[in-house]
Amino acid sequence: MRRSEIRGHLLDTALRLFNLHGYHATGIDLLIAEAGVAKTTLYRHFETKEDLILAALERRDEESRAEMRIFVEQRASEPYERLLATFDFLEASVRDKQFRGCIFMSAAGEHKEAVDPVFRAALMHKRLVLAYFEELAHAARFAEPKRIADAINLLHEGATAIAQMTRTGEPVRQSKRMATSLLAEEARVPNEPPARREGAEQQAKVSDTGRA
Amino acid sequence: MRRSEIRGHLLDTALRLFNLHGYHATGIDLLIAEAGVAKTTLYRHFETKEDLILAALERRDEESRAEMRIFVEQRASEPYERLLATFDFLEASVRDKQFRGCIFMSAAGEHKEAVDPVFRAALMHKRLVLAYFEELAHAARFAEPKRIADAINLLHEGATAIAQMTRTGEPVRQSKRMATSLLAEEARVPNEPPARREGAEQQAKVSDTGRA
DNA sequence: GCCAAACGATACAGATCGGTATATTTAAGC
DNA sequence: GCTTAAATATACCGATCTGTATCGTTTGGC
Repeated sequence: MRRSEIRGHLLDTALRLFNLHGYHATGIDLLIAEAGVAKTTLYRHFETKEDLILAALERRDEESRAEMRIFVEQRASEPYERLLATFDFLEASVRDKQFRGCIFMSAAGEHKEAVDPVFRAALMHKRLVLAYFEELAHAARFAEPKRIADAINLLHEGATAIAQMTRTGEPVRQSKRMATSLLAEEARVPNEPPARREGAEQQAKVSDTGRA
Repeated sequence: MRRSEIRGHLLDTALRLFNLHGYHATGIDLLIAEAGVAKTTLYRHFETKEDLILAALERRDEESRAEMRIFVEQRASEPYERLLATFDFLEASVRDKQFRGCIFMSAAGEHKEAVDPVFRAALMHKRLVLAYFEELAHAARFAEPKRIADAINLLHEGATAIAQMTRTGEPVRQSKRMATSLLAEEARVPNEPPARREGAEQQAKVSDTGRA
């Protein structure tokens, strides 16, 4: 293995073991054995186990959100449909044989102090996912994109939690049905995207002056 | 402390520490120090740490479901309203300063193997809670009580998961609003509660053979 | 091709883990 | 009140934990 790949390989191995056994139950000795790397090497890349956990969460955060974006954008073109497509992405994740629950929820569950860096990293991931939902809800012209995003987020988290227990994709399909009927009744802004308040005003002015 | 109280005191202390730090992070030495009990005494009551965890989960399972029943039944008399009152109970639980997430989800998150006795104990609790929702949905004469119970359950789990991160009661209030509008649109059996299927089939057979 | 940095292997440190052994004291039930 | 079971206190066990130290080997960059 080339030296430049070692860090990434360590993070991948760590993520796999954290998902399999959790954080406290994953020991350094097991990790280096699975990664096929000397202990000295591990500690050259990461000062402490906590640093390793934080780096692994950061990597997975970026990976998973990028994967969701790509999946959703290729599956649907309309923002409204994309909001629903996030559930298809979640179902695919949950139906993976290796699924044992959301690793960020597990991280927060094993590091419960709100000031714990691991907890904060998990919280940050959840905020970024919520921000993506809000971005989609905004683009779909929902009158209250924040509230819509919160609802989608709650359905995601509920489905993930239940799927962690049942180990099936059914809770996710159920949550998508709930989201479908929920979104169908929500008010949407009729025409132009409400955009940023300043932008909307400006755009309105431009079209008004240009055509009238 | 009277000897007959020691076992219960150990379980209460264990549950407090499991909620504070999690399962792996709660050591036996800390537990006996907090409980003010000798290690020999602990191991006279519980053969292993896993036995202690299982007994603690069983105790909390019975306690929490009994508390929910009492809360819900005194808060509302109609089954329909009781379904919504479960969210008020959840909000009270979540707003507790000591709330750090559902201890059953944490137990499952730290014992991910589906055959692990701890995982199975957590799963059993979730099934019993779901059964209570179904009982209420049935009594409220919903046409599809199982589906209603699943939906309520999903909203509960979603709210609990998000509240674990935000440490506020807001996700629970949001989930109750979602439940309210969801239930309002669900079909309910008008008059008598739908009789058991066997009874209906038997009745049908009798009339068929009698007339054909 | 040289040199420095990184790697691997191993041994070890000190703490903590779950659990046991022993010996003494306490208290509950007959 | 006596007996017996259960409590306490303490020392200990082997395993495992995170992290370090040592030292020989490999490799990437100039």
